[in-house]
Amino acid sequence: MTPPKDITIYDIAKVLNVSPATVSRGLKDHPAIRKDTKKRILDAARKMGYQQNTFASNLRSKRSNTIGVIIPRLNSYFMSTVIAGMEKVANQSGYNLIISQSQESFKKEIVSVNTMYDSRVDGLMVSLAYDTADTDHFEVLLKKNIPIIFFDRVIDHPGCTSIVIDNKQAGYDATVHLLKQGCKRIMQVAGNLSRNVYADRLEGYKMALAKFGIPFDSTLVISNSLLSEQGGVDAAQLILSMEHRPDGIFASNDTAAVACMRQLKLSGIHIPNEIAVVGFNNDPISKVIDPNLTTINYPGHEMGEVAAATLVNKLDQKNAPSLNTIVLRHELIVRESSNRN
Amino acid sequence: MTPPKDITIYDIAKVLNVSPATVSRGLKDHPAIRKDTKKRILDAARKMGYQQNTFASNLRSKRSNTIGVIIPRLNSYFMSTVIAGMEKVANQSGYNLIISQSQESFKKEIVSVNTMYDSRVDGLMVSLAYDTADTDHFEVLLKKNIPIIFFDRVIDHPGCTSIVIDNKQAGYDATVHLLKQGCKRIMQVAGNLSRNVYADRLEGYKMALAKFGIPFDSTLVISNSLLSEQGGVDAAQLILSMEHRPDGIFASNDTAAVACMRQLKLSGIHIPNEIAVVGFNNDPISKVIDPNLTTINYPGHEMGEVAAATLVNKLDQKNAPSLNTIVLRHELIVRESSNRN
DNA sequence: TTGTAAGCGTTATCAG
DNA sequence: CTGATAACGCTTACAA
Repeated sequence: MTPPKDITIYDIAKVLNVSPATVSRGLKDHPAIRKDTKKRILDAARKMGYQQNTFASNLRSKRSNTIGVIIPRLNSYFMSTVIAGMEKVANQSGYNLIISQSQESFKKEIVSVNTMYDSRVDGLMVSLAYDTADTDHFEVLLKKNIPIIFFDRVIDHPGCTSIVIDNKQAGYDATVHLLKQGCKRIMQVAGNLSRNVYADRLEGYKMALAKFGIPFDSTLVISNSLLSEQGGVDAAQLILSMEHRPDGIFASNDTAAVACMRQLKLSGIHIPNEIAVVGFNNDPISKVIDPNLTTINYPGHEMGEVAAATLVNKLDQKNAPSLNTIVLRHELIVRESSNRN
Repeated sequence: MTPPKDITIYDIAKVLNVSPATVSRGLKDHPAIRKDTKKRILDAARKMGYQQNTFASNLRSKRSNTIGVIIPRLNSYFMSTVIAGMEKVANQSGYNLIISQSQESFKKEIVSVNTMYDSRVDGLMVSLAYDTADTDHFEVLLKKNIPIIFFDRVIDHPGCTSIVIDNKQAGYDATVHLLKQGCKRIMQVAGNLSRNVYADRLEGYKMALAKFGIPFDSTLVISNSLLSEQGGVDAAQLILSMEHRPDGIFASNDTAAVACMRQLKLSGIHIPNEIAVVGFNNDPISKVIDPNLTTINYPGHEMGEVAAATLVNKLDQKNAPSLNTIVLRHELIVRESSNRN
């Protein structure tokens, strides 16, 4: 049994005794079309079960109405809220999203970019993989004037807008908070320092120490951690093995902070009295761990909305002014893991 | 500045002095083509920076090499592992995934299905929204012989394969475990009972009670909970307000179980001694909450792989036998939240 | 093994 | 405001 043939604008044209061109216009919001013929066309289309053929349309118009999204991983609360925000804005504006995960790998990111290119996305939104080393793979798109927006893990590139929070300030806020709780030796569990987010958070940490006149001690920084559960456990084990243990931890994400806390608790360390802990992201687990984790609220949904809105704007009005960087507001949320009062 | 024109197979053909048809064949793995001409074509294509135009290709061949995925929400560990599994298999087989969230809404699910239809997906994988009431919206696809696979939250439909775990057995296992720990009054926090997963888990719960000769008490079932954090909190509040409190809880997901535990702990209830708790899904938070949550392991990654493999198989060999249901293995993971030994 | 030529369904241009 | 016509870039009978 073969499926019945698709209805095309020719079929509608024949029925209504107009030309296919008119049908095409009626289906869109073409300015030069009489209201009643448009209505007739729309009615007939509905009645006949017409579905537009996007391939033909895209082929002809050279637009896909599709926006690509490349992210390291989907499995964090932060990322899923970002995606939800993007979907909302994109769909409202008539764009579809296609999502690809780089799995934190530079190589896979390159593949993803090429897939997006092949799919002829109208624009791209990217948060970089853990070990992305350069931006050459984006050039194919940029050469064709396909706009790219970076968000969260960004890289400075002329002509591309970045959406971020002030990670330096956030790192500063987190560290100052710990210092004000009386911490003198604060460990910083950082990620790959070639990623802006982790480098900046560390930078903010250093600024806070300087402000409080505490000398920076590089043995208190764990860099290039994957900030995974394992990363948190490793950090805890390192701490437990230290002669002179830290009295505070600022971890660059909640996953690592929580895993670290669990491990420390298992060894009988009291949080926050012996070691106070601050995480980053305001992931739901931060409210599950006992004691609840102090963290930095990261506005994921808003970041998704802003990124998509910025891109759609660029797409719809080519003359839109190209901002370099948009900074969203973050917020320190103090909970029991660091509160010694 | 206008971007340079795209390279087409005509350009390559001209350069190599062959016909466009030959180029087209060379680019694919057409059987009737000389090895060396194929190599020449491939080389030229690479050198000239050729990118195939998928729109034209899809328009002509009436295939999109795209698989649609519709899920309630992206923001759970379970769903992100499912998606990862699907992506892996799909990409290996040369398919792209386009993902859409119904946000647990029947209405949005209908919109998503239509979007997928418009995008001319070759096949669809669906986990139903919370309040999906019928399957009429899928008929457009089925009428065109576009295969649909249901997973997790499924519905019986002739011709469609479902991928599930044995939720009845899992509910039975969870409840029996609680009973063996000495629980006599077990509360069941269930979801919408028109969704197979929740109805079946409740059914298993009832079977276990029957097996142990304990009469079913409908006041101990909270149905139509959203199984969200709020749902867990609500359940806890209900319990606290009860004269004759339950001594065990079987919640149909970990989110609700964890939120419920937190609330109960705040009121000084000891877990597991006063109330033992079992969740469902083996979400990472189950290992963060104190005491660690007993739960049912749900093989998300595998479910994604199997769903995609089944669909790809159907797509690639139209004659593939159509299985009705594939059942994956689950597992009870006993942790401290229910362990009274 | 390769070439020819006819579409796939739409939209843009130009003319009326 | 509408119609005729020519692409868009590719695949695929069919012919050579």
